[in-house]
Amino acid sequence: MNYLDELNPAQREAAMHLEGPLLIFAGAGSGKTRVLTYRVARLIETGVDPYHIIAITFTNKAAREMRERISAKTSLGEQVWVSTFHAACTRILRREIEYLGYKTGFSIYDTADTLRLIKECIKEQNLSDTNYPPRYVAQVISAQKNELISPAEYERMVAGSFRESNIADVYALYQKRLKNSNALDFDDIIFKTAELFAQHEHIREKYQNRFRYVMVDEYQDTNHAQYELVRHLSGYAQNLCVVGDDDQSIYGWRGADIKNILRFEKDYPGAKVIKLEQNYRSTSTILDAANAVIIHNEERTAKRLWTENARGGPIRIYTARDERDEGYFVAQMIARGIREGARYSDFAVLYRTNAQSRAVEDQFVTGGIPYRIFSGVRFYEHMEIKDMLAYLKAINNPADDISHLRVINVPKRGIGSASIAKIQAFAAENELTFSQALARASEIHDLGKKAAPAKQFAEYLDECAAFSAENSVLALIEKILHDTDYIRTIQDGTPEGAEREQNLKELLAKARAFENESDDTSLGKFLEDVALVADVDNYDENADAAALMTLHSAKGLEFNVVFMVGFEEYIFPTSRSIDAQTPSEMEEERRLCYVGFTRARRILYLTHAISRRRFDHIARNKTSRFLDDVPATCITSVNMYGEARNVKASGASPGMHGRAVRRQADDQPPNPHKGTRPLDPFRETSLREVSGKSWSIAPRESGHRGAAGSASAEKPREARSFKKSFEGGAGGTFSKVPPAKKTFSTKVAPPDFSAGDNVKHIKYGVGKVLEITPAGADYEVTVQFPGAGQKKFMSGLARLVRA
DNA sequence: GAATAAATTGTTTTT
DNA sequence: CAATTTATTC
Repeated sequence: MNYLDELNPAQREAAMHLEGPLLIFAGAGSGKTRVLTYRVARLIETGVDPYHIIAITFTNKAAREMRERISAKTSLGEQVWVSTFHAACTRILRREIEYLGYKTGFSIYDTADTLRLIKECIKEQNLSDTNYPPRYVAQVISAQKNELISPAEYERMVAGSFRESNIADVYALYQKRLKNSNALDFDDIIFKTAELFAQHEHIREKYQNRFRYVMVDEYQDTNHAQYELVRHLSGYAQNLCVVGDDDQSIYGWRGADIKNILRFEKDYPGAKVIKLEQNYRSTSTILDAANAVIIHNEERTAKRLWTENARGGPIRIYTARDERDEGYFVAQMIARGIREGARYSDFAVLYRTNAQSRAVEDQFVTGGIPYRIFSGVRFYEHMEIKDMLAYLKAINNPADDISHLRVINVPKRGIGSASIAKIQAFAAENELTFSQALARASEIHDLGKKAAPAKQFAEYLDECAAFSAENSVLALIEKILHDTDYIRTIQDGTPEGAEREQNLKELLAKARAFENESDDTSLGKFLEDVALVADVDNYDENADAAALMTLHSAKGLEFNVVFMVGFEEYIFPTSRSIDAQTPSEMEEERRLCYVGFTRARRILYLTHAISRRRFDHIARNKTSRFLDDVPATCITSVNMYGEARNVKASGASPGMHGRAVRRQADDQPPNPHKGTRPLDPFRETSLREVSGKSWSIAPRESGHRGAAGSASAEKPREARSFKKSFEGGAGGTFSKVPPAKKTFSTKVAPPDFSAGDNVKHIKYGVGKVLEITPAGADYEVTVQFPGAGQKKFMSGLARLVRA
């Protein structure tokens, strides 16, 4: 119980409030996860069986984080259900879905499967996909499901409107096809669980009794379906604890409704409301900037985050020539931090869209900076992986038409679109699934010669199903790869082909890990894991690497140094939000900016490019409007070396920058390097901040030490990653030469090795130096690695050491 | 009819 | 610029 000393009064009050509804308004960095973790520990300590506790999050990353922290706090913590909405609902549905007329082995359709099925339905309704773009229709249907509106209800709602009625027809057909395929889409997972609870009282009571203590993280992101679900779950005991921050609501486009959190007190009379407004994470400068941005939003509850933390250095603005220069700048800043003793995991690069990661990645690869990319091109969305998974899904669920369709001609079996259409027509006529139609292919007239391979395919899947009953998932995948000679079909001699093969190997590794780690090793469970986790797990948890991710993915995380790249109009805020007629979209962008700023503990960089390649032309964007909201006293422009612009290296120049430096000096201990290196004070400051032994931010007055905490305890474990990217991918991109002729003010020291020497690289191991050529102020080093071939590095960035 | 080559089109964000 | 849709060849 002494651990309660580590909480501030508000935090403690929240952690000790165990019975009855509880709403925690938790500002960014206010120790929210800490409170939840302690609260669970407290519940268990007072005798609550962990079996009765459920904690629901939105992302897998958040779930993993919380699970680890709960387990670390209390030994019984592992018995607590900590999972995403989707994972929790899937688990419930596996047991109970037969009450809704589905079978327990249902498939989960991802976005691509969903789109494909919707396309078919549009066609089947004789609608043109130009008048009814599948993506749009998908979005409309998704929106209805998020509002718990069934096809029949939607039909009624839009009666009279020609266009919407047609969409309603598609919705109805789509839902029918899903059910016939025994499949659920992502939205159904929530929708059907809510429906289950609404329609079946005894099921609802069963789970209400099971989950007597319900906690929901990021409550501001719940949509209506999730809201209803939570109401059902917590309906009896009312031991519901929700945590959220309306300023961090960034999923409006997915149906999230801020009103859910704002009306909590009405929904749950007698609810205790606690506000956590003290931030323990960021410097006050960063917090001031974040507050200055978010204050422009109309739709928010009045509050202001405050901190006792030191002021810290100014926010650094870098104006890049283009996106390559931008990436290079980031790489260079990280490399410098590393040389001063920081770890790669201290750094994160955040961007608005996944596409932006590329330019940064390229520069990281050339610079030899290890990185992990979170939810970029997702592993399970690769063509070859989806193909294999479609085989598995077809085997696991014979009714799954979409998966059958995907692989019937992969590899080529001579069954083209015409033959497929005939089989589908036959299936429709006789009310068969696609797979049943295949088995009776010989009855389909004018299928002719194609009947044989069709039937063969059906028989092959049966064989696999029989095999699967006796063997592991791993063995099954190996069998399919072998039988179909799939790997040969994807090997086209290009680097992409090699990459695909590598991805398949990784899938095998994933299956192997699944067998070792999961207690239920069935094919169905494997597919479920895969469907609900977008990224492949990182096998090297301890690898030290910089993080690359979208602003959305970054929510809930924190880093010592954050780079927000692409801080430009039409990128962030996105062009869509600028064009939108309603202000609410722009408000959401603003909240996203607030989320981004508040990820940073010590140093925040905002970078933008003068010109940037977008589609096929070059765009010149103004700096983001959000930059205008940040007080001038909080920011400073830096040049490509990270030095404050227009400030002499002595730091003695007057004006805003000079003041900032002196202020800085008051807050920070003396610089050990002082006098030994003629560096710019900002840079010196930043280096020391980044390289200090303890990352804790010293409070100006004695505060709550625990919560300010040592960062090693607070630091989020990078839950998932994309190993392939970390490995850097094959060939090609490595030979890229960094942006031409940068002249360093202080020239990089020549490498302490020469051609012929062996050097060690952080990723590729030991290799032989072939050539060293001066490149601007740096040196380009060509190294031959036994494993990875020939690579080029910039000496100043890549940490090559003599071996 | 199927496989391949050419043309076109579109980019938020996640489960 | 990549991924999907449409035109052309086999």
